[in-house]
Amino acid sequence: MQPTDTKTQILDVAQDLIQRLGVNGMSYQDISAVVGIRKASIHTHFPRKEDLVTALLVRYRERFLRIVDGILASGDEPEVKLRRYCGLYEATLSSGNRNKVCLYAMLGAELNVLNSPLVVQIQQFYRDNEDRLVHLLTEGKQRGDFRFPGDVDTMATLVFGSLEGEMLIARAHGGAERFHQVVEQLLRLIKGHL
Amino acid sequence: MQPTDTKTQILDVAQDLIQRLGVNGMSYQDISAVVGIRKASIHTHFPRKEDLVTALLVRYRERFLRIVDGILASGDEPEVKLRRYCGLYEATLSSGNRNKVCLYAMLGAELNVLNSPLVVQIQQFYRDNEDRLVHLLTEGKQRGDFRFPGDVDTMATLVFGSLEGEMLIARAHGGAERFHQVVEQLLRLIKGHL
DNA sequence: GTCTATAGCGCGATAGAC
DNA sequence: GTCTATCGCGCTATAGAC
Repeated sequence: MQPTDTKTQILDVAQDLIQRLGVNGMSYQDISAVVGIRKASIHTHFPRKEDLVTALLVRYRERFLRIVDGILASGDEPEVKLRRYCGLYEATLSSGNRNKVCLYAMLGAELNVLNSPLVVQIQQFYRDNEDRLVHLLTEGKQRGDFRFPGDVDTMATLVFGSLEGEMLIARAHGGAERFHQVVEQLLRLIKGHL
Repeated sequence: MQPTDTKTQILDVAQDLIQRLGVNGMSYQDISAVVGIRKASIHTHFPRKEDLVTALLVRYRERFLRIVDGILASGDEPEVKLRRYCGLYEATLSSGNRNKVCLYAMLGAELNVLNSPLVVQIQQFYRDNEDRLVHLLTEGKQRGDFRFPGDVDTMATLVFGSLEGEMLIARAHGGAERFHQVVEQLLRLIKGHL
């Protein structure tokens, strides 16, 4: 494991801070204290704060969708794929007992204090995920594994919003265990068995 | 309609600001600009910002649960009661095209930057709502109106988290119409009909 | 690329006159 | 109860030395 360059360290620390405290709760001072450089030096890598956040969103999106597409391309059964997809969210919430949520869930909550280029990135991430869920739910329904009422698009919307939104609520009340129960309940509803 | 006193005006404006921008996005300066007094004067009514937020949470909780308990005590069928409950969330999201979410959803997202007395109030609100949902879902299940898999407690958790969480996501992508679709989908899942 | 130093701003909060 | 004035703080961001 080779040493990480400063720019990557800044991104890593900033992401952790935003996932816990939000964009407005993250400051260059906070980052510098962890990385071990002066806050002015951060401006060398990311002149404005929005540059840093934009870079974070791009990196997060690419990593996340790469994993999701790997799940979709696997030979697993639809239920297993869906379980693995939900597992990505569970892993974030459980990571390090530090009350982290999905980067895009936190920014969604702060939507009205963000500049519009960031808003567009957020909307794109939501759309990309719902598209993947539509694909996954359609496959499961065609195979007969999934048996839920209503149309696939609406169900995908519900699943994605519930996963992202539940993270924010579970953090305050119930934590990772509550979130896991909700995921299992979602799966039961999707499978449509009493 | 008699004129509203200053203290109530401050509460009203502060609540609107928090529901749109969050606690850290709301400032005494913002409030004073709308109410029409100087920001120093607000400290007469609420010495510290936390005093203002605490008063807001108490007022919101009492109003909200009073309405919910009215719904539960009505003679409506369980499905109608649930529809009316979800309608409270829809009404907030649709109010004034100003992208408002439930006060407690916003504070849940900001959990890690709030003092612990506020955190306790948030947890209590979540618990109170989930208790009411357990009661409502149990009634519907016993009457045979509701036919969902899994236990009632878990389903109540899912419904509450989905409603609160979806608000935050729907604001960025899909808006009030998306939220309405999700509510209808939730109702289909609870009724358990294909 | 990192440092020190500082500018400029908005914030929560307080003092004291009216 | 509201006002003017001000303090002290943390923040984003920039200038210039090394």
